[in-house]
Order: sequence, then C-alpha cells, then structure tokens
Amino acid sequence: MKRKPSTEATAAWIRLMRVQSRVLDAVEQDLKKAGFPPLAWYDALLELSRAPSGEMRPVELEKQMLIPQYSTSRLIDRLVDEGLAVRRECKMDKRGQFVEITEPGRELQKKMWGAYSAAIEKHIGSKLSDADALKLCGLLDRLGCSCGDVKAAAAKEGAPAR
Amino acid sequence: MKRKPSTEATAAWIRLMRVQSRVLDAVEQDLKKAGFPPLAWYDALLELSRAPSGEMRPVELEKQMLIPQYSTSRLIDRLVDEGLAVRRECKMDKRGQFVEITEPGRELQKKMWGAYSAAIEKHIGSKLSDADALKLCGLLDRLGCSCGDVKAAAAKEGAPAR
DNA sequence: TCAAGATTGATGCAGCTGCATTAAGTAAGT
DNA sequence: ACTTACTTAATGCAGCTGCATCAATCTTGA
Repeated sequence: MKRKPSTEATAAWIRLMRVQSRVLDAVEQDLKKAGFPPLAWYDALLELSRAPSGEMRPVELEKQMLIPQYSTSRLIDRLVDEGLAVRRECKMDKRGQFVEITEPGRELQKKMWGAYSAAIEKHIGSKLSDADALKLCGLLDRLGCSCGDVKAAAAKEGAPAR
Repeated sequence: MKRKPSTEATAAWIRLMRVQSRVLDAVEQDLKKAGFPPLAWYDALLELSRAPSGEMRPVELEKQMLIPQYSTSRLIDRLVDEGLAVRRECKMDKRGQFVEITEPGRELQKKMWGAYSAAIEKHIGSKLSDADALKLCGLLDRLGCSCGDVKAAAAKEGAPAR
C-alpha cells in the first residue's frame, strides 16, 4: 500500500521544521548574548540602509521583508523608540510616510552583521561545504518561493526575512 | 578575498528561514481552514495517544516535543479546557501528575491527521521525489540534532515538534 | 533525621503575533 | 463634484512565547 505523503516526504517535513527551529534559535541566542536586538530589527535596518538616501515607505519595507502590514508598523515603532530610525511625512501622499534610518541605526546594523555573520558561519558554514550548501539551496527552492539568485541575494549582507 | 560565511552558506541560511516559514504557514493555514486547532495541539495529542494507556507525565511530553516546561504546562491547560485531555494525580510523586488523552482527544488527533497528511503531501510530497526528500533530510541532519531514523520517525504519523 | 539541593509544575509579566477594524487619503467612474 | 472603491497606516483585543520566580515535593548526604 502506498502512503499518501511518503515516509520520505514526512521525514523531510519533520526535519525542515526541527532543524530550522534549532538553527534559528541558536543564531538568535548568539545575537542576544552579544547584547543585540532580535533579527527582525537587523533585517529592517539592512533594508533601510540599502535604500537610496536611507529611506523607504513602510509599504516598501513590508514587501521586502515579507511580513504583514501591522507587523511592519510596530517594528517601525520600536526602531523609532530606540532612535534607530525616524518617521518623515510624505508630501506626495499624505496617507503615507517615509522611514529613514539614523546614524545610530546604521552603526547598529554594521555591528550586528559582525555577530550575525559569525553565527551563520558557526551554525551553517562550518557544517556544510559550499557545494552542499548549494545543493540544499536547490532542494529548498523547489519547496517554495524562489528567493532570487543564490549568489546575488547574499552578495553583501544576508537577511532572512522570515 | 574569502568571506567568513561563504555566499553559499548565507544563501542556504536565508532559504532555510524563508522556505520553512512559508511551508509551515501554508500547512497551518490548511489546518485552520479545515477548522482544526494549531499543529502544536496535534503533536501533543499524538504523543499522548502513542503512550501506553494514553497517559504521560508532563515532563515526558516536554522532552518528546522539545518545548520548554512552561509551554508544556500551558498547552496541557488548553487541551484540558477543551476536554481533549485530563490531568490525573500521580501517587508515586506528589509533585507530579499524569496527563491522559480522552476519547474526543483521540478522535481529533485522527481527524487532524487526514488534513495534516494532505497538507504535507501538497506542500512537500508533490514537490520533491522521494529520493530528493531523502537528500534534503541528509543535508538538514548535518545542520542540527539528529532527528532519529528517517524511515522510523515517520513510520505512522508525522509530528514536527518545533 | 534534617538541611541543602534538585525536580516538578504553575504563574505574573512583558513582548510579539494575528485578526479585525478604524481613520485618513487617493483614484476612478459617473 | 460625488459616490464608490482602493491604499496606507495605526490600534484594540486575544493568544502565545520567553523569562523569572514561586511553591511543593523529592532526594541526597552528613
């Protein structure tokens, strides 16, 4: 008798859930121990720092990070509270606004990349050859959205965008 | 110049985060649309139903599911509130207790497996050959904890245990 | 036997998430 | 110009998570 989801598919599902959870936890813990805020903050700061003149519309940020609207709204709140970004009014569209990264925001992003990249190396890089990492990318890509070109996406700094 | 985490490792990291998130979301949505509770409930009910005489110590459940103690405690609260499990006192150790699955609990677990297995098939099985699923398992296993034998773990019903 | 330490489970608090709704502004058709 | 529909962003509410702590009980070793 043939199973509907094969045992192989089910095993892959279990591993995908467990391993991601363990690796994410490990990386987040490393960042936290180094005294840094959560990864989502890094992602947002990275997107902002990459934007021309360091500012974006919240809607843009939302699309880049693939997180819901309300989540973006509150993340911006927190960044603004900590002085890492500022809200600016948008004169073209009075509903909207711009979010601009501040100098402390840029500095934090750079400092975090040090700890973040070390964590990626520790929990992924050191455990997989480059060739195997590519194989893993290929298999994962078949499961979901294309995440853009392998080489291009990680060209400068990596952002997860959960 | 060599990067500390290679672009390949970074790309794998990004995909691991994104793809897991998308696939989990998709599966959870399918379950929710079918009117079922979250996956964590299923995991707990499955563990309980597998236990001899359908009861376990919370500590056991905690170890099986790999979730923190307080999380287990509250999950049991919710199952008990919904009549899917009952707490029983433990006479050997008066600090402790037993949690026993109820008949409605067993029924729900079985019904959920229908929707759950369909979702795994839809989001994993249909996108990967069995051989590729095994390759994926192998690569993921190198990143983390061993999750037991591929064939054995998914023998009857699959549990993620985030 | 009894004090020190470990184990078991619950809970108050803060933060984050999703859902639904609201408010305000823009765009488009009539 | 005016109604209708869409877009942009914020927010109240409920639920879940992690952290720290607590209370109760068990275990160990002097």
